[in-house]
Amino acid sequence: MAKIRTRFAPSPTGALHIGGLRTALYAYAMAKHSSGDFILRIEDTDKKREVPGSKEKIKELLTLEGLKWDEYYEQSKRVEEGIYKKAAEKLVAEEHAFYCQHKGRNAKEEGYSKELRDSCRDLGLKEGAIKLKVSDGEKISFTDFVLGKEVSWDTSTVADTTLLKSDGFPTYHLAVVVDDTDMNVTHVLRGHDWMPSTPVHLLVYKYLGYKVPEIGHLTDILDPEGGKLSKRKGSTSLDGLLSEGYLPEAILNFVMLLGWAPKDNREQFSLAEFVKTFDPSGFQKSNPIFNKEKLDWFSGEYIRRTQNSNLKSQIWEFLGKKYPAELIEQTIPLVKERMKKLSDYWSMAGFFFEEKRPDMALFGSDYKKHLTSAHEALLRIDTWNKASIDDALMNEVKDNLFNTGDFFMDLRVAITGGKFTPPINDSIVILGKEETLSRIKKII
RNA sequence: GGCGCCAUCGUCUAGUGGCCCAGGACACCAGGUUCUCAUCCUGGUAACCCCGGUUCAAAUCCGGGUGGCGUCACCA
Repeated sequence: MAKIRTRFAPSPTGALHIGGLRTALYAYAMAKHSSGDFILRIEDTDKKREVPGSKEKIKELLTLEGLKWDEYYEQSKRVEEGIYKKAAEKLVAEEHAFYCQHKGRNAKEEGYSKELRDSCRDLGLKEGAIKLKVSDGEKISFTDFVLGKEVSWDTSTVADTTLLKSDGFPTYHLAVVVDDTDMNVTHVLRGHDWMPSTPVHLLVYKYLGYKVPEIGHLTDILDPEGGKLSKRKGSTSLDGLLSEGYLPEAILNFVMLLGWAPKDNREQFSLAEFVKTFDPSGFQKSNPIFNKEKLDWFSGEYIRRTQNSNLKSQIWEFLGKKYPAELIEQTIPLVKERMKKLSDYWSMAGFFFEEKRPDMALFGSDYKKHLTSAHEALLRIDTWNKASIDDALMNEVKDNLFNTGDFFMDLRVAITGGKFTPPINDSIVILGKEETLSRIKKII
């Protein structure tokens, strides 16, 4: 099988979103499945929109997710080499492009027309921006490897598009073609929002005499409320998801299935397994909706299968490194199967670190009897372990004819401050005799 | 509005003319395990957008509707 070369080409204009992560993942998987190379190319030709630090953030997050790139480029550095300008001028010389000095208008504005956009085509200007001179009445097409079908346009519907800005920087349309050709990219994988500009690229390839790579357009991930997933609606940036406490591997696994599915419908994949299984025929054609409940499930699954010591480190870091790692590790077995996110740890096990004052309304009517009895029984215990605590407490329930559930619930609330908690006796073992008795006493 | 893409349970999807009165997963509901919650186990509700056509046979092929999404900058 021929080696596939792919690239992920984000612009450093903000946070990396799950859509971007997905594009990177698929591109990575395609390349690696064929033992080929994955390229990271930062498209920073619009200096006005560049957000400081986002370049580094992108690299950090891709690394966190295990998407290692084999080559790295920054487009702005290539501008200095003059390659884009040269290509654009070549097109002008061959009459496939022309200089233009007026700016296009937004199609939503009144009076917009393609003709207006193209109107400086025959002015014979010698400077300004360079626009593509699109021929009329020609059919231009390509076969999309995601859709698995040919897509075509009549060039009469394609506008003369700017290729080189007057500041000498290329627009995306020129830069992708030149870069993908230079970098020997064999498969271009990008968002579906790029589909409408594909005929422009096709024409540039043709006029420049370059070989057109395989091109595929991924589905757009939709917001549950409708429309393309946006930054505003919920936190869908990778960074945001991470700070909510989702595990990186869970996010990656979740994203794998947002637009791709294997024949056997298997759902759980490590990155290595995904690369091995990956097959472009599994690409989905219709837009998926970002469904957080499924992410929650994936995250819970990953937490349950993470080694305790590893989970301990992640929780410790998530909580700001301020709580004793040893106590975290000790309590993990009690909460592990209850957690979906790292943030759940604190809400379920926080009482081990800080005493929580219970809402008195949570107690049953016999709570004083229950707690007094429990206090006495626990006080008598010399060897503080699970077996002796179980015995002591159960005997207390039997001797006093307490309702088992009510008894333990009152104890639970007194110790933890809540009704939904890890097993109470196990918790007491870890909490220790002194702290346990002290908490019960305060309520009585 | 022009151009383009898409259309199976609420959601992610399997399905490439008969094996499908449509299978799996999440979510949801019911039951079991359990001192709570959760985990785990069992069972259940729930879908082929509409209308025509082709065919002995269509979720699958074709046409037309309708709907959703994207895009139309010297932004990517």
